[in-house]
Amino acid sequence: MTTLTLDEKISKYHHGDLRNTLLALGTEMLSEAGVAALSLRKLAQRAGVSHNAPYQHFPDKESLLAAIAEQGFRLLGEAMDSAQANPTYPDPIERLIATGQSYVTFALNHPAHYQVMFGPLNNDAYPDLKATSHDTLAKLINIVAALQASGHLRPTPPLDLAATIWSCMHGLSAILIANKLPDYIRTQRDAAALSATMLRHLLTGLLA
Amino acid sequence: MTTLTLDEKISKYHHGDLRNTLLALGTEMLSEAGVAALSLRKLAQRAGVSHNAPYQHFPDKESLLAAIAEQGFRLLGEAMDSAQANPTYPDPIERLIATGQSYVTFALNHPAHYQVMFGPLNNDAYPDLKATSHDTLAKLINIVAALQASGHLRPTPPLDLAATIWSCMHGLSAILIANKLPDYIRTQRDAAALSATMLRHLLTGLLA
DNA sequence: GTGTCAATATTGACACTGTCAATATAACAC
DNA sequence: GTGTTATATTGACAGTGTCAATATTGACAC
Repeated sequence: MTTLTLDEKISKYHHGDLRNTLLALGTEMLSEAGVAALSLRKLAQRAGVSHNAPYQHFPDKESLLAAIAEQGFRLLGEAMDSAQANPTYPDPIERLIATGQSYVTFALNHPAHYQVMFGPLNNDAYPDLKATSHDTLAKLINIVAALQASGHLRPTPPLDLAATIWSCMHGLSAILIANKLPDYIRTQRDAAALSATMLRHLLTGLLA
Repeated sequence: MTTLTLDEKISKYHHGDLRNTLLALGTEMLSEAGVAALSLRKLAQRAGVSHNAPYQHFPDKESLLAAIAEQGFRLLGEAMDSAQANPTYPDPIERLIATGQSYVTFALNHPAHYQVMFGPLNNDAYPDLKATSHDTLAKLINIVAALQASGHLRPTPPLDLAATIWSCMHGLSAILIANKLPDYIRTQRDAAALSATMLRHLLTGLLA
C-alpha cells in the first residue's frame, strides 16, 4: 500500500481512503467548533469531495458520529492503557489514581469528542460503538479485579466498584467540560489534581 | 390574571403566555423524541403560532434550549429539596443517600431534558442558566457542610466533598442514560439501588 | 489489452431548518 | 379616540440532510 499524504488523497477522483479521512477531518472539525458546527457538507468540502460522497461510507450523519464516538472510546482506552503501563508508579493504587487522571485529562483535551461519545446517540443502534465502549469498561473492570485479587480493594462485586470509579471520573469530566464547577478549576493541572483528590476520597471514604 | 387553559392560549392572536407555553411544549417534545427532533418550527406549530413567533421571546434556538435547561436545574433542585425534607429517613446520612437517589431518579425520568442540561451549551453565554446551576450545586454544598458540622463527614473542604458526590451521581446518571452499563440495569428500581450502593461505597471507601 | 462489473464519486433535486426583514395586529397609556 | 409598544405574521434566503439518477474509476475475467 502506497502511503499517500492527506492532500494527495484529496486530489484523486477515487479518493482511496475517504472513510478514514472523513473520520479524521470530522474529529478535527469537532474540536474546532463543536458538534453543532459539524455538517456533512462542510466536511465533504474539506475532504475535497462532493457533498454526497460521504454517503458511500456512512448511511447517514448519525452513523458518522457513531464512528467518531467509537474511535474516541478506542483512544480513551489507549490513554488508560498507557497510564497503567507507566512505570512511574510502582504502587498499584497510585497507578489506579494515575489512570483516573489520564481519563479526565483525555476528556478535557477532547471535550467535543468526549461529548459525542456520551451524547444522545442511541447506543443500541450501533453495535460496533457498543462493543468498543464495553471494551473500554472492561479494561477498568480488569484493573479493579486485579486490585481485589491482590488484596488492595474490597471483595465486593467488581462491576460495582468499577462502575463507581467510572461514574466518578466520567461525572467529573462532564461537569468540568460543561463548566458547571465555577471559579474553581483554572488550569489543566488543577483538574488533574482534583481528579486525584476525588479518587483518594473515593478510596478512603467520606465518613468522619 | 385570568387562568386560561393551554388550548385557550393557543387560539388567541396574542397568545398571552407564549414564552412559558414554548418552554412547556418544548420540554414535552424533548421527552418525546430527544433533542435532535426538537425544531423551532414544529414547536411553534404545536403552540398554534407562526414559525417566527418564538423569536419574540428567544433570540435564537440555543437560547430556548438554555431556558429549558435552566428550568431543568430548578426541577432537579426541587427534587433534591423534597428528598431532604422527607421524614422517612431521620438519619442524616440515610437522607443524603436518599437525596442522591432522587437525583439519579430525576435524571432517568427526564433523560433528554437532563442531556440538554449537561449538553454542549456554552454555560457562560447564559448567565441565568449559570446562576441556576450554581444554585443547585449550592444545595448540595449546604447539605455537606451541615453533615460536617454535625461530625458525620470529614472536615475537608466542603466543595471538594460536594464535587465528589455530585460527580458520582452525575456520572452514574449520564452513563445509565447513554446506556453504557450493559445488561446490568433493567428497571428503575435497579438504578435506585445501584445509586445507593455507589454512595455507600463512596462514603465508606473502596479500600480493603 | 478488452470488456464487464462493482465500487466509488458526482450532479441535481427536495423538503426542512434557523433566521432576517418587512408588515400586520392587538393591548394599553394618555 | 390616538399613538406607541409589544406581539405575531408573512415572505424570503441560505444552509442542511438525504434521495435518485448518472458518471467515473479500478479490478478482474478472458
